[in-house]
Amino acid sequence: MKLREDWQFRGLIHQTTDEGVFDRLDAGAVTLYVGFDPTASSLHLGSLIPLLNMRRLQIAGNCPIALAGGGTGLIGDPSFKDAERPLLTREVLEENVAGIREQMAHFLDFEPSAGKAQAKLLNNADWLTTVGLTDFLRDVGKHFTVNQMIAKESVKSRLDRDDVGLSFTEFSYMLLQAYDFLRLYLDQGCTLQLGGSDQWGNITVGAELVRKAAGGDADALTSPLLLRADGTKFGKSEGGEQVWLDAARTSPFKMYQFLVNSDDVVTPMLLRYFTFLSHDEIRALDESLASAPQERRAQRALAREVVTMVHGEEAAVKSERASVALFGESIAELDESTLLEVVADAPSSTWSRDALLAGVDPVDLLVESHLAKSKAEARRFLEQGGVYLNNVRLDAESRVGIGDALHGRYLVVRRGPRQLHLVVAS
RNA sequence: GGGUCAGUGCCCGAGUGGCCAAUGGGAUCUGGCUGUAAACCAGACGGCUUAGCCUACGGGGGUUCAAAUCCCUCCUGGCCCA
Repeated sequence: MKLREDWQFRGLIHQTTDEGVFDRLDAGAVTLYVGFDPTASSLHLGSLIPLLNMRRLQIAGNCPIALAGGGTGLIGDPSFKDAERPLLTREVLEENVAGIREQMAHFLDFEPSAGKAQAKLLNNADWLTTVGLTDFLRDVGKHFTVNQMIAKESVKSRLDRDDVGLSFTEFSYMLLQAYDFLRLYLDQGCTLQLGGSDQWGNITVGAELVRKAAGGDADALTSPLLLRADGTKFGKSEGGEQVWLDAARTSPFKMYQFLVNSDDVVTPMLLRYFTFLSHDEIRALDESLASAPQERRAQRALAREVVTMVHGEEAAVKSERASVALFGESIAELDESTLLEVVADAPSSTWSRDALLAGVDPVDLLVESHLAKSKAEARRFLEQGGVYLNNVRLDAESRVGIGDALHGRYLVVRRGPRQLHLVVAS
């Protein structure tokens, strides 16, 4: 299938400088790049989109370059942000880049296999930290007028505000990104940059620089930004936490839960962005979403696909099984090994048998297990009926004792619909 | 460097000496209804040894019986001038 057709079906195209890029991508051997923000040592669910896009293109025979913004990360992109963001130190950035490198290897083929569509990971700190200021101003700066730079939507929105300013550092950001494109064009033969729609302005500045400074031809291709149904940013789970790709930060089960809970309205889009399911499969899931939404087949397929890609099939199967058990009937009837599998990803703590024998105040239980930040909050949850012991609602007056333990030693404490904690008696 | 305006709880934003743990909105959280959805409805939303007390309105100091509110100073930011 033609790439253009596939990308259109998936809604991955927002803007492009030249419709012809798809013909070239189909032919293969195009070198393209995507920038990544090394603001953390792990990628998150949102950054999976450009990563998967690169993978799609690599499969078609093109060479993707993931460019870690180790140098631009020292500056900070002002695009559509409300305020200047904190600068990261060089050491932290390097650590982050190393972490990201590892995760990307799951999706992109970095191995040199007979010159065939090898992916690369580069770091723009390599050239941005060494380029001289006067050289930079002469070779890059002279190609742009401040007039056109302040006309960019990303900058204008900041200039129009009367409570914050825009530092020169941030203002310069687009030139640095443009310089990246030029360097990659000259050194790697890179002729295409992908990004989210918020990057359009920055990317076109780069393409322009390639044309002016090197007489080359370079293009931009942007994808729509992924938003939730209410228009806010996608990718935050319970309590506003990021959903990370790193299993140590976000367990596979949590990721599965996050995806299986997707709103009906965005699920079709998520299936297109985040999976490699065929068009027919996706259409069938769209259909089930309309005719039998209560079965939530689309959400389950989405969760299974993504968790499998990120953490492997075993993790996906376990998460699925745990979900069924946890949100199904009484967990008191589960045998010990199934129970442990269900709560495998939940944080746990160990309590002495003696303490449980004496009976524990639910308030203390909640605070100790970090399900409540303070005693006041714990009391509130109890008053509001939001606390469950072994899936049974717990009230403030009751005492939790060893008699409540499943299989003589496990207490499954839940706050709200899905914040879990396992207490083990020792 | 000078002038000027501003800095309030997660965010926006009222409050201009006591009635202020601080109006309102948003976000969030819990419950209800559901499909582990959306929408909607209800409640909560600094902490504690909870009829009371403690900590908070950029930092520090002061005036006062009493300050988010007045004074001094420092820090941060916007705008204007040099």
